Amino acid sequence: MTKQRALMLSIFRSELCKGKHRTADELLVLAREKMPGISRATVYNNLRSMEEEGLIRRISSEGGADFYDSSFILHGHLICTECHKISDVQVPTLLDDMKKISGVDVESYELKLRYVCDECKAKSSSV
Amino acid sequence: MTKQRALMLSIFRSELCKGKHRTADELLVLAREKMPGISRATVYNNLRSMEEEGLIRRISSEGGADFYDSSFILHGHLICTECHKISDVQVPTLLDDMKKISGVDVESYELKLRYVCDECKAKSSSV
DNA sequence: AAAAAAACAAGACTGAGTCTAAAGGAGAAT
DNA sequence: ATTCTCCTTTAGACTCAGTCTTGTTTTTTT
Repeated sequence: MTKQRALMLSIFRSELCKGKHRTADELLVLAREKMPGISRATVYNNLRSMEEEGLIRRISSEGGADFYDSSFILHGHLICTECHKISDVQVPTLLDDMKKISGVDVESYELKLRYVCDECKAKSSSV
Repeated sequence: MTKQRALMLSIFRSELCKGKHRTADELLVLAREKMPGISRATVYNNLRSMEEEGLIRRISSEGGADFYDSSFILHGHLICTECHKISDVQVPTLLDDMKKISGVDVESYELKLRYVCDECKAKSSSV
């Protein structure tokens, strides 16, 4: 347990990440506010090991930077195809459904749902 | 409709892509076997426009190249966490479920399910 | 056939993420 | 407390997928 790693953990536990989805570079910026010299590689290394330990989740993004999620509850992501805003959605029965359908034990999942959010729907209809 | 684009379409319709998941670079190699001079940019451009037209699907991968899928039926992907083999799985009720749970009209989804396939399970238990 | 628009080729460029080599701690053993 | 060993951090080079740019070719329109 190094100072750098403790810092990363505290950032994830703080309000800075509560319910938010952060990219690695955003996390690098947040970390450097507290510890200016921290290296990019260190942030990436810790993110990877924290992900492997199951402390955080990584969600791969389409054509952009991956983002990290501190929530411990498995959930899906609603992504607006217009403004790329992300919100969470729970699908409690998904793992059970998958077991029924495919017969395999699914460990975890990543579910991205594409839709148009209310704000963007309003905007496009008013044009 | 250019020769290059026709080639791309024919590759997707052929056995080379039937039920397979190809990366852009694999598709570039396949295209160059038929048309040696075809440019990387052209392949990428055509993949993008074909995706926008809904002819193919792009699936973002974790830490590797995205892959493309020629299936027209919306489906999820079972990904073995050991050997990274991919297979398809249909979840016919997912869109309806999402509508019920979240109240929004989901246009499409990307579902990645992590599990350990039978082969890998056998291997790891025999070690 | 000429002009305009679209697509292509080649390769430079970008940016997220990884790797490497050297230096710096952290914990263990003495 | 001192030394040893090993793991972590640093800084920056590097990789690789994907995009952009410039000039050229092809297609489409008139």
